[in-house]
Amino acid sequence: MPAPEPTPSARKTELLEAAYAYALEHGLADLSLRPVAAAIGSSPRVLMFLFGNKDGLVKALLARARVDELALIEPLHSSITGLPEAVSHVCTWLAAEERRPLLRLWAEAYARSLVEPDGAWAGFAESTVNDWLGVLASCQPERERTTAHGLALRTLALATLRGALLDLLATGDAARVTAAVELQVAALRSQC
Amino acid sequence: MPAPEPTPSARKTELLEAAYAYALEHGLADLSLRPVAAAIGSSPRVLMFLFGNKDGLVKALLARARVDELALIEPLHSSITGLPEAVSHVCTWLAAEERRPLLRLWAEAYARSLVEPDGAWAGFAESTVNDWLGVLASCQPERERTTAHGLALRTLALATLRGALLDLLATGDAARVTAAVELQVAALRSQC
DNA sequence: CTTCTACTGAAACAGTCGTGTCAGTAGGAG
DNA sequence: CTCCTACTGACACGACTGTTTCAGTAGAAG
Repeated sequence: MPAPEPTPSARKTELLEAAYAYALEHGLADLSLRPVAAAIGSSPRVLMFLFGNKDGLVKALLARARVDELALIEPLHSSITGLPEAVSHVCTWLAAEERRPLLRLWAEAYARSLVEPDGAWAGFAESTVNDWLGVLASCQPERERTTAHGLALRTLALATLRGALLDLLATGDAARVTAAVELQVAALRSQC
Repeated sequence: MPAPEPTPSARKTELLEAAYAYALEHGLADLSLRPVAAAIGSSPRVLMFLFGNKDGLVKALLARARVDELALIEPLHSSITGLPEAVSHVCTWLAAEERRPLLRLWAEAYARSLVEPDGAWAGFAESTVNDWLGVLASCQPERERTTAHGLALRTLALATLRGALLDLLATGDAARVTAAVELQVAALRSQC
């Protein structure tokens, strides 16, 4: 039974939500219990009680961010057909200003999990790559899904989106980045 | 006179080099003076003396990494002509195992500078985007360099490389990632 | 009422952090 | 020799870290 919390308790989810909002604007890198507890009207003691230790809290926050991410890309799974359309759709989704904090958090967790493969961040980067490759695969026509060419295509699509995201987070130049991705969409349409 | 170190002093560069090697395998995120000093056979006192404070050391390490990066992409500036060739060349450069620590450090600094725009990391992400866009521009034919289409093209090329890098660092699957980038190279060749 | 569970406050633990203080030592220049 | 510059060791300061201990309190269940 690897399920420590079958029903996460109302108070726990409430505090997690508040801590998540805090993490979205302050980042996860130098998160420490006392400041976050003070900000959300709690105490380090309570966070320890509910999440076990700091790693537990960070893991919970990472999982919470993942829920946001997966919920927001789920429409792709059902409504979009074709890699080009998926890329275009995700790009406009990435470019929205209000998504910036979530995406910054994502980038932080990704980089951190590369440097420190153990601990709370373990496997974040690899699992998010697989998540997205899976989603993109489900947008491809069936004959493309299993071929090596199809795998390369969705790897390319993902790389473009990820790189565009990094550029966007650094420069905020949505126009230039969107133009670049649309170029990619056109290329994908004509080549595949 | 904004030049604090016209001649960085032999001892300083020696310790910086050792600290750089340490940072390459331990990361910058939770770097602290005492461990790094112990590892390189020095003391926190000396690091403070030579670099002013911890931020000074981190800045020096970031600058040192930038030197590595710029030195290794300089061949592009002179010998490569055409965006597709540049992308292909950089991709094989990224895929080399021995570059992994440097690239991990790069990703870490990039993400950190997004979350914490002040301090030692300030401007790292934006300046590295501009560095690379500049290099890629110098690989484009002259008529492409100034057009909006040309800007979008090199933005796309950079995004693909950056995304491929993230994928590579997370999964280590050089074959899949290289195949994807070569697809992009082909697309760039035929479209532009 | 009692009893149990869920949660909480106050304080302290040992440890690490960046930094400062005070005192040196080694080596070249005069 | 003296003097100066570059560098270094030992140690302590205050702040902050995750974590623990002890002692509760509120509310539902019996």
